[in-house]
Amino acid sequence: MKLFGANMDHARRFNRRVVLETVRLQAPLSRAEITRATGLAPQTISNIIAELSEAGLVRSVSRRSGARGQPAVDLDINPDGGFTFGVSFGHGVLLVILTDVAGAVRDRVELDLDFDAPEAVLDQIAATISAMLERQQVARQRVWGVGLVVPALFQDDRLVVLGEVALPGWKDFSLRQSLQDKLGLPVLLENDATAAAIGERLYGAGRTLTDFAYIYIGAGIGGGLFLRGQPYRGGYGKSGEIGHLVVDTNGRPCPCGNRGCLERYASVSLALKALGDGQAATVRHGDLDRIAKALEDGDTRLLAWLDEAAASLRQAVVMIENMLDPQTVILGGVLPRPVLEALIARIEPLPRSVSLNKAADTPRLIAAEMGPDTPALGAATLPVFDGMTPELSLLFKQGVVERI
Amino acid sequence: MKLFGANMDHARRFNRRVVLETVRLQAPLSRAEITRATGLAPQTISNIIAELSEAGLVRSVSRRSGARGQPAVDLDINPDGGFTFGVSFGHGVLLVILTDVAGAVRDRVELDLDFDAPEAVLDQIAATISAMLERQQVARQRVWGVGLVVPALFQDDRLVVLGEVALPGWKDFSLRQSLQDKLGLPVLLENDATAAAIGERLYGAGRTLTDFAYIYIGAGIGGGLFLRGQPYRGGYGKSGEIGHLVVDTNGRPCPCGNRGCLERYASVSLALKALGDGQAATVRHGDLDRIAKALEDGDTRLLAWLDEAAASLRQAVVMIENMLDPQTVILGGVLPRPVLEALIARIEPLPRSVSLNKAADTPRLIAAEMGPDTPALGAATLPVFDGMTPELSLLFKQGVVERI
DNA sequence: CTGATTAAATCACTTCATTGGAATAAATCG
DNA sequence: CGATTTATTCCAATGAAGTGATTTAATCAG
Repeated sequence: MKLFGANMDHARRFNRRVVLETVRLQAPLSRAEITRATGLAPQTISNIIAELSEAGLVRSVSRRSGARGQPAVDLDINPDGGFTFGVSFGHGVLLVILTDVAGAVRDRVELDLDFDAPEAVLDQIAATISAMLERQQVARQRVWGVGLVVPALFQDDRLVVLGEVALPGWKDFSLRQSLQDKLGLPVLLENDATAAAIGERLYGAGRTLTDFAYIYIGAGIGGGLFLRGQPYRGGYGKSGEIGHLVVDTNGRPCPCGNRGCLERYASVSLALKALGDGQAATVRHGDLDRIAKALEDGDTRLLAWLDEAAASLRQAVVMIENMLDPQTVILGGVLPRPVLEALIARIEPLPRSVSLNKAADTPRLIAAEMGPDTPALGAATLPVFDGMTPELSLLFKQGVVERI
Repeated sequence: MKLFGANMDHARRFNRRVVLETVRLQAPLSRAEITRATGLAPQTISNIIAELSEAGLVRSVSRRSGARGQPAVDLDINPDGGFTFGVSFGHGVLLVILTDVAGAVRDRVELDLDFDAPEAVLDQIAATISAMLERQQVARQRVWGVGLVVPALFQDDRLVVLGEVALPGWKDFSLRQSLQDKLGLPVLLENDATAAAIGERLYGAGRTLTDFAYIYIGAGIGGGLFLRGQPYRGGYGKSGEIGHLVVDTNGRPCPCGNRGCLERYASVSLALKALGDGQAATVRHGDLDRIAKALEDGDTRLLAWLDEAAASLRQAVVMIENMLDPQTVILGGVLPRPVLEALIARIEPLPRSVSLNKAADTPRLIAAEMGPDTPALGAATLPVFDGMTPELSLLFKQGVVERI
């Protein structure tokens, strides 16, 4: 356990991030308001804003009027200040999106994915990224980085297989480093649930939250934790394996060796199986539309799955609450919005937990906002998070995206 | 959500704490070694050590020899640099201990506790503390603060009652503020489990760990989480209610409304009930000795309880692992050491979880080291933790114990 | 219309913790 | 016994935030 000291440069970068994050979350706002929000001196804010404007990260949008005194100049994030790519594998497609630092999607490319050798897939990604930069007239040096999301867990860039849902054949390939070398851009790798949680934190339902749990419903079930404003990855980088929380002590056997794991009841794979799809371990193109259709049609097989999934998720939510007392639990993943909402409706009302006494203005369970492109969108937020979030400990790390 | 900027003073205090914590954990060590450990410049360390020595927090212990070059001067924490009191209510006694900042117990007073009006108890505490200061010849200004541990949850200094195990009649009394006013010393209030976790982190099994869960077995069951080197209290300050994790979906009904909560299987109250004590909601003086005796005697009623408790704790450990992937889980509380060890022996072997793949050198489950005085010892560490731990966010808070 | 008032933003300068480089101290090595 | 190595300190430099006065530009009051 090594503790690093802070020097002026650390403080400097930390403050740049504090200001940037304050602008991001509260824009439009003036220098004077930033002063009050951060506790820094007006002169300091003036200097920092000058720098950030110079770097193209912040822009003046308007002069306020109607009040006494010199009119405040409102600032916000300059969307053209930086760009990131998000890449997701999964349910049969390779999705690459280009977003700006304000969170807007600038371009989107969907490719069929047949699981070739890793190298071939990486070449495909690299070619796609180059084409998108060309088409959108974005200079490569304005790209902060590339986020890569794979529905699995990692340890030191390598896949860790725990359950049955995993990409076959990729186990001992260092995806992140290879892609980074090929692209000449920083590449950040994350599992689907954590990336989705970061996405919701930056632009979605978690914008103003510091402590929440994200339940990710994909082919399997994953969990992403946000604690004290930071993603929590655990002592060994594998936190959030909520798919193996036991929701029924005498329930279905799970490959993990226990019985009644959450993942045996609530997942897209199981929804598909319920709809009569035999080979449901991986979710493929069109499957999600079929689920949405089934809900519309009132397909009783889907409704039965919904009830079962809701009952087990209800248990999981209460466990998460009792263990972590989060501000809220966000339910998201790849499910179409109507299906997600139907699921939440069936989960409620939640039984008693430690969260009962909390302020009534925050619901205990809410739906994620990012929609069906969640994995790629979450991926695209990774470099933004890395480059913007003010956390002193981040600044001690090597390899952080450095833009300020 | 307000983000504070950092200034030189924050950095300064942060670095003082980084150095102090480095010395605490790695003593004896030299200035040059601190330089290498913290990444700060040699001159900086020299300055900081001069200050800390001046303040009496660090002392020189010896000159090293045998190696080339100017011999290094070894430093360590000066035990006389500060003192703290730990106060615990519970199992029938009021326990007050005086410790130094190195963690040694300097004095210990045990009083019978009958639950009078809160004011009367506070007067009793204040008188005891004064007497102990007198007897040990410790000046009041060298006392960093008083830690207070109550077996319950709080919100804004007030008790929150969730289960059935709680102190009767004290619900709307601001314990912390009242005692602080009476003593003229900083008073820190914490629940038993979190305080015990902090104690283990500073001086016990968690000394070198940054991420662990502490399972506290007292009258009820509590959990204390240590994440990223900081106690984690959740979004609303009530994390760690692991007593209400469901370990048996069709199990015994719990006052919380669910079935099969951990607290219905593993707690000292239940051990006593198993031993034929009818009124076991609160644990009283001598009860713990009876449990130890029963284990020695091989009392089958106790052994049955142990088996049952172990089975349910096993479930809980796996849930914690899958959710948080901690470095380890520490099992502790008020149980006598042999009973605790018998319990751990029965919990193992643990079933599969995400923790299986971790480095083999850290066991998944270990016993706490603090022993039967755990609550008071944990309480006494609260001011030390508050005054020593380097976490930038702590420095923005008001009311932090300020010694450097 | 005009001067007083208010608030935002900036200019010129100060403060101070860390840092860098040279110097010094005290041991071992050959 | 001089060369080498390593720890520590002296002294001045750096550069971050902060301070106080000043400028700018609006509204308000009469």
